[in-house]
Amino acid sequence: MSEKNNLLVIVGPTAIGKTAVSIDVAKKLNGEIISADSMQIYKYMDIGTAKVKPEEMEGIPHYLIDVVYPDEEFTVADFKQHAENYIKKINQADKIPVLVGGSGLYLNSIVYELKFARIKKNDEFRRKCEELAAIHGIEYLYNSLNKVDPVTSSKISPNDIKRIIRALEVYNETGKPMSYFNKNFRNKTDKYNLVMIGLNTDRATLYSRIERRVDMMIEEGLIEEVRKLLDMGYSRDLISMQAIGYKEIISYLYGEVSLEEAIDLLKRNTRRFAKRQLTWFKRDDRIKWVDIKQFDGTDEISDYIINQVNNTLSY
RNA sequence: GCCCAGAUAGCUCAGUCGGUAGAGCAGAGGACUGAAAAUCCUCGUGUCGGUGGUUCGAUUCCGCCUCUGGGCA
Repeated sequence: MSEKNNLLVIVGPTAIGKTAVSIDVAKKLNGEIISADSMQIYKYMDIGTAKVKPEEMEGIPHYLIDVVYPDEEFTVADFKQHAENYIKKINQADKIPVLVGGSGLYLNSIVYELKFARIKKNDEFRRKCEELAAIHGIEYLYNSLNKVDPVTSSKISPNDIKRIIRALEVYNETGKPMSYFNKNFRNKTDKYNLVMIGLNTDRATLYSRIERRVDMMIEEGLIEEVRKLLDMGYSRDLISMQAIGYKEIISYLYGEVSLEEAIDLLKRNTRRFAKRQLTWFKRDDRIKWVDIKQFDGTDEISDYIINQVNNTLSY
């Protein structure tokens, strides 16, 4: 047995069919699934995040789904820590961890040498920054950042308020520029015996899959799910409630848009999201791409993946 | 059948006093280190319905044709 841990990663845009394939692969490989999805982390958000249903799991353990309540905090750094733990444990049990998901930064935190600076977010500081931006404009914040960390400020847009605030926050907490901490973003990790698979297809097919899935979510009761979350007291300004599928339906429930408009927006936002997801994955040349249209169903796709695994991993 | 209006980007439309065109939306590409399904950057797609005429030159003016609305019968 190799001293490196094995890791199979399956990525792809939303609605491409990652869930079914990953379960099939895990079954055939004696694997266990780790979800890399920033929204399936939340409990109660099932339909809108297209979470696996228990009966679909076929007995395969799934990790990092339903870990926090919608008003709790969960960040990439938490994800990285938990996921690495599971990868180790699953390997120790002589099984194959299958990391599946569509959150680019989450995935990259595992397959690149991404080291988080251990500077937690500071809500009060962020609120103060937002106030300053409201009074003096974003450029005021940007100029402040430019003074203390020109390396970082040169890399981000003067309009990118979230990144500007985060960089200021890091400086505020440590007295050091963010650029001092973040150096390995594009260094590929060599920690694992790694196989990376990307599921994709042509844009038109992907988009019609997305639209079909959104219609299904509505049929399955997405509106009720969102209404229940609001009733439970989870308000629209929570990070979790800004998820696609939730923010649009909330807007409908508040009477700001018609149901038809909400659904159209939901579809459009999902299409755009899928495109952004692909931007993350496209630049990673380790990914072996699978056009789902060239295969005859889940079974054949997972056989192909298993072939790739057998050629690379030792277990 | 007659009258009127329209036909320009995938959609809704603007415009060219005659020198082959531009907005919004949809879309495409990209960035990304503790909010990441968030946040941000960049980009304009065209036989200007067809055909004939006037003209150095027509998407623009004129005729005819086709189609789509609306009205009258």
